[in-house]
Amino acid sequence: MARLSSGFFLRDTVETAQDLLGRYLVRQLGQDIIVCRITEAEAYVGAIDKACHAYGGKMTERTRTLYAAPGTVYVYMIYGMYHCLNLVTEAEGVAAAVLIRGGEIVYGQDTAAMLRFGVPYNRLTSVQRRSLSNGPGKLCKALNIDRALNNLPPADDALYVTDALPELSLPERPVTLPFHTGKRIGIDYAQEAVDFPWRFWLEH
DNA sequence: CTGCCGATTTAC
DNA sequence: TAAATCGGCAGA
Repeated sequence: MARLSSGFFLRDTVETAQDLLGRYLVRQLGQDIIVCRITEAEAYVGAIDKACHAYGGKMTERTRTLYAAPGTVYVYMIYGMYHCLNLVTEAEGVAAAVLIRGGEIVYGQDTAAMLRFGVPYNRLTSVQRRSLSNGPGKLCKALNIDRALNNLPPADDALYVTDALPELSLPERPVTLPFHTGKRIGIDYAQEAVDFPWRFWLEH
């Protein structure tokens, strides 16, 4: 249905992170389409957040994307071998984004399974099926997301978020959807920001 | 140019 | 619990 455009991301980052839960991340790879229902996300806010790459107005080649128009795709490499997907939030010129930390593949399981494990979905063990995209690096692997997508504009055909996909029998997200709140993962260096309750996830 | 480190994942 | 593996970044 309605593809989320720049306006959806033009607001408070924490609120946006919560609101992305349960929505569909759509990845188009030529003929193939993968749809991932977002189940986990974190907020990063440059102005006050030592865990944010652009904390304190830091401007480098990499962080430039965080200041881009709301809805812009921010992808960076981590630990030399994984990628993390973010969606930029707040007004252009304000550094903030939502990290997509996990989701469940609800369409295109074979394509995702091939990308992640090199075999079709029906060859996966139950453990592999459950771990297809339940982490930021795994999600990017399963959706073929890497730095080539960095700076992709909002709501691009190649990657976008949407409310519902009726043609695929994927219903609209309920207006209210209960979620968990907690501290963010893997930012032990971020001093007081380690305690910010900016991680949100849906019940399994 | 050098050296350190990471918004992770996986194997041991 | 520790290795894998390399781009980004600060400092020299």
